[in-house]
Amino acid sequence: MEIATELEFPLIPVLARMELQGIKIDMDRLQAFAGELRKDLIALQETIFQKTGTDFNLNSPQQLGDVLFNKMGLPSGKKTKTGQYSTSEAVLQELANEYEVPSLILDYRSLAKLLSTYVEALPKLADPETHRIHTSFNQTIAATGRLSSSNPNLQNIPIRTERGREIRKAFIPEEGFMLVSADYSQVELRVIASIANATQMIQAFEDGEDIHARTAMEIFGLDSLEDVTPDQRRKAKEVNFGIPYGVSAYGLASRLGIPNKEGKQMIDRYFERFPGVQTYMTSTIEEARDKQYVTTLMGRRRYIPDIQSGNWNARGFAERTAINMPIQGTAADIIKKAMIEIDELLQREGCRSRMLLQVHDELVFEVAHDEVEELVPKIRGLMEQAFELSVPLEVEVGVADNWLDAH
DNA sequence: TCTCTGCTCAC
DNA sequence: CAAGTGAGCAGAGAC
Repeated sequence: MEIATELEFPLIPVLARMELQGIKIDMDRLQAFAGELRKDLIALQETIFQKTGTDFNLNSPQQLGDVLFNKMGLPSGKKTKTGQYSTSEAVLQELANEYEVPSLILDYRSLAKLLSTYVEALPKLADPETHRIHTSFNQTIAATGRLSSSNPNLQNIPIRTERGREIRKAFIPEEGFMLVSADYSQVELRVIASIANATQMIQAFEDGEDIHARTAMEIFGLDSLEDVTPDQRRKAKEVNFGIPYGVSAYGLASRLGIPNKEGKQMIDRYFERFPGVQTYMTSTIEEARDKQYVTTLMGRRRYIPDIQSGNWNARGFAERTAINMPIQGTAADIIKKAMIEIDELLQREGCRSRMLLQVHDELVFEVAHDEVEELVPKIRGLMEQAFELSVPLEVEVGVADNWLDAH
């Protein structure tokens, strides 16, 4: 009830304003990019048809599986649950070193995804007068307390690949405004450190250390942060991301491409160095078994009846859900509280600037030129002070004339 | 037209 | 067995 009256209900008008405001896209830029992508896709398709010696629908996993594994006789791996050959990214990646076609398919897929899901779809949804796109922020979908976004989903705009970033560049401010992006740095890890009372991790955050390097130092038994190699840091980062999801030795090893034994060693060492995290995991599962629900630090509740299931698989899934929800959900509670307070500031001060998007740990604003200087520190302050953990919350802010460069 | 499946984008 | 939360696309098949 407190989450409802103090957080969710006050958030409703905030989300309504964000949806009504919308965000402007550069339609010309997207149209030009669409032309490039179409040209490259046709060329890739031609090459693939030539190398496979057959024309087929490249977008059909079924037809693709037939061509790769029956006609060409490539070594097949996983099957899907309907008994077809899997052509998933993982499967194709496995073949990509030895064979040319799977690698070309991967290139084709990534471009086709960008074109169909974003470059062609977004302009269709823009207001023809204002060129602004209006998403729906769904408040009652995600079981952890996160928002979701639909029609279009503006929470999954590409950023990881070079050409994906082209799409972010097409999100722009209105004349006279800048886009401001403010994102919480490592918020979920800070929540874990705080909930689990992980002393070394708390110290690292207080000292402003590189948290993945610190984790590497701990799990690989090094004496100093300077001794951490890039490869050790990469592995430690994967552990830090996997822990809040209840990753197994097998899961970690397969993601890192290392032996299971090595994955197990890393996880064992992690729990040795951060015993609070292990205690958190076991006590959270125990509590969930007892009450059939788990909670965030602000009291949001998620019921997990499967935690008592006799089915090994269902119970395991429920346990990982139980571990994850308080972490993901506390982060969601924190940003929601910040949104309410920032909206209140913008309304109270009669600002022309406005909040446009929320992407789980990030808020995007359209800020009038003459309000940037005053608002940026206030936004940062409200986000960092939204909730007190036993570690500081840190927010990174960027200002630019498109979303990519603001990030 | 509707639903399911496989795949891939984000945090 | 095996990493949590979502959304949308194209293909495929039922109706």
